[in-house]
Amino acid sequence: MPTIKDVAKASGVSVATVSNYINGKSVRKNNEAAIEYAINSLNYKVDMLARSFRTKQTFTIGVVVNTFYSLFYMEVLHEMEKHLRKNGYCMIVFSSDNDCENEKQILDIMLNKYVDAIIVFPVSYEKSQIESIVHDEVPVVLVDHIIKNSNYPCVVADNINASYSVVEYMIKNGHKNIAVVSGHRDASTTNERILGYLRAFEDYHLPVDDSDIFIGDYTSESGYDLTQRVLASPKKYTALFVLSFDLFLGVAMALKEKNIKIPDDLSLVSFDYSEYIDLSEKMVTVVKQPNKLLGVEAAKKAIELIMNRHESSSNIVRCKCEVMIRDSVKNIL
Amino acid sequence: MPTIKDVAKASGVSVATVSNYINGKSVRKNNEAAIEYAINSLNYKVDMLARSFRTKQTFTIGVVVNTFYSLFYMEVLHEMEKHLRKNGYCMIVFSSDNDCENEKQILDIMLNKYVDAIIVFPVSYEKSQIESIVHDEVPVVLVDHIIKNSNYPCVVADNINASYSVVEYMIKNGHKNIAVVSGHRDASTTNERILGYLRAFEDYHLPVDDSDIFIGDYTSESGYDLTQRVLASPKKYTALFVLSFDLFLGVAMALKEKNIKIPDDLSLVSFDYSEYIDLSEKMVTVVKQPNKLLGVEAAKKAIELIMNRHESSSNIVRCKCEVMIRDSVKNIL
DNA sequence: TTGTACGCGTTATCAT
DNA sequence: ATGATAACGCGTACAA
Repeated sequence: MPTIKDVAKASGVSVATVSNYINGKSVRKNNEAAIEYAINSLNYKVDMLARSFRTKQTFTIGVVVNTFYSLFYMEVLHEMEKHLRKNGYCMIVFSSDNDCENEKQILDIMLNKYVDAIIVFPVSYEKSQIESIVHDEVPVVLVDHIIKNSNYPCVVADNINASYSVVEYMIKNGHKNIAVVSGHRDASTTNERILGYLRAFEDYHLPVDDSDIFIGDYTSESGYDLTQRVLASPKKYTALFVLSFDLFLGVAMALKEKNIKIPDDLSLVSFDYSEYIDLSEKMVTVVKQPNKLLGVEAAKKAIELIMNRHESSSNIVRCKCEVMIRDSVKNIL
Repeated sequence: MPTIKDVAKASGVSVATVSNYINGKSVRKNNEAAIEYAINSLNYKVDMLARSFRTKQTFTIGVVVNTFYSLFYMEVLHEMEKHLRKNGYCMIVFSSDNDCENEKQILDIMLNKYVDAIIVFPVSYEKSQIESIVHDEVPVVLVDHIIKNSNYPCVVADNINASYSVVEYMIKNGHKNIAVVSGHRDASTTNERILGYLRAFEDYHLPVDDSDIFIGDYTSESGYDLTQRVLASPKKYTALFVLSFDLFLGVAMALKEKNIKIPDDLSLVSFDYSEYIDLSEKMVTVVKQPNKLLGVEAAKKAIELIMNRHESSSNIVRCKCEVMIRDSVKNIL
């Protein structure tokens, strides 16, 4: 592999000049041509490792997801990678498996690898362990979850409004007893979705009860179990509001087992549209998260922070969800 | 950040000794203790960038998938990442978006980044562009598709046998007219699945017709279109053999639209089990690919090649599929 | 525009 | 056998 020295020798200038040329600084016209020629004929390429060693810039962005095993990350990562590569960055990806210890370890690895920025789908919702590890060595962008008291910029879906409007839609169709099938509430995303639900009830002067919110975790097993509990409840619910697609899977299984028909026996609304949900017998009314946008915006934010370190404005980018009204809510007025 | 020099100074030995200690070479006992102490009290960490610069080893493995937007890669990547990290490697991931030009560009980037190995889900099936770019600079592992005349080791599902046995199952249930809903045939995976189908028909002395194989691409739209064509065909098929989950999605839509009941009106078997397929009304008989195993085996192979460069045995690892017999094939005997 | 110190861990060479 | 010293890798940045 030819080095910058070879290029300098071949083109009769110093390495500094070649370096300047490569990095877009002004160089004497005839030198420019000579260097260009030398680079081409030697087929010289900048050794990224050497450059990184010197500059501590790797053009690599570290990403921590909670799991790969989810449609959500699939879409987000797809767009993120595309956007990053278009801008000359690579993506180095880890899965925390929803484990704080893993997250910690991964952050350490990434710092040690000198990633230029870190994009995290945080596991740790409450007090951020992220800050205590990363300090200010590297810009951090949070995605999907907001961490309390954190100063990092954050890209999230507009959960409150989406939740509000889809619940409002149910209310307008006469539903007053809506059970929420939810994951753990300490996640900001969950909380916001529940908040939207509560606000809609408030605004329509309907009573809400904490026991209407069935809390599990974001797995299909949990969705299955919670549905059993909803159905066994003394209160008769006319509708279910499911807060994620994984939960929905379990809900669908449970309903199928009990031969409960949507929307005749029970109305149903879920979060997380994907093509897969259309396998259900009825087209389910569903909130489509802006997954692709989340990916792109997080990537943009990361690059922006790399370019412009001082602008550490802890701003929140909210991406709008789309409510897809379909056939799973019965008008019971 | 403390450097190896600081550690050497603090422990009263030379940098070479510290380096030896770090890299597991034998060091005098008392020096060992002193170095260990210095490392801990200074909180010294090896600068990976400096080490990589010198050794050209990055402990990073480059992965090229065709897309993130698929359940298949989701599972594969999940396991791959876990296994790699457990072994001290990072995963840098790109999506070729099924585009040869992208693949080429990505390979270039990875070489330039000095990845220690490359794991590719190849786009280019026929003549490999991979060899002409990578040469022998870095070990390469192919996953999911075999490239003709390629010397790279390869990790694939045992498509032929899986296909054979599930088709055999259909035949034993009396089906002689089975339409195949397939993606592009130039992919080795597709070809093998079709081969299994053909062999089963041969072994049972049943006639096969090329026109029974409906070729599209691996998208739900294609599945939808192909199903229309199958149904419009003059030949009356009693069963459908769908070669991927994405195709299946489209197939399911088309059948739902036409109100065709599984398995009473038509029997159905698909490739690619995932929990999501259970949203279908009937439990579909399906081939479960060993996705997780593919991920792990590819990771293992890559690490093995890194450790042991000369062993360039172009071997093929075949991972067994599981046939999940469920309720979507009617016995018509 | 250029000479050169620099970053930092590794390794070859030489010394003990 | 261990350890010390210095060269090395390669692009960058600063002073000249």
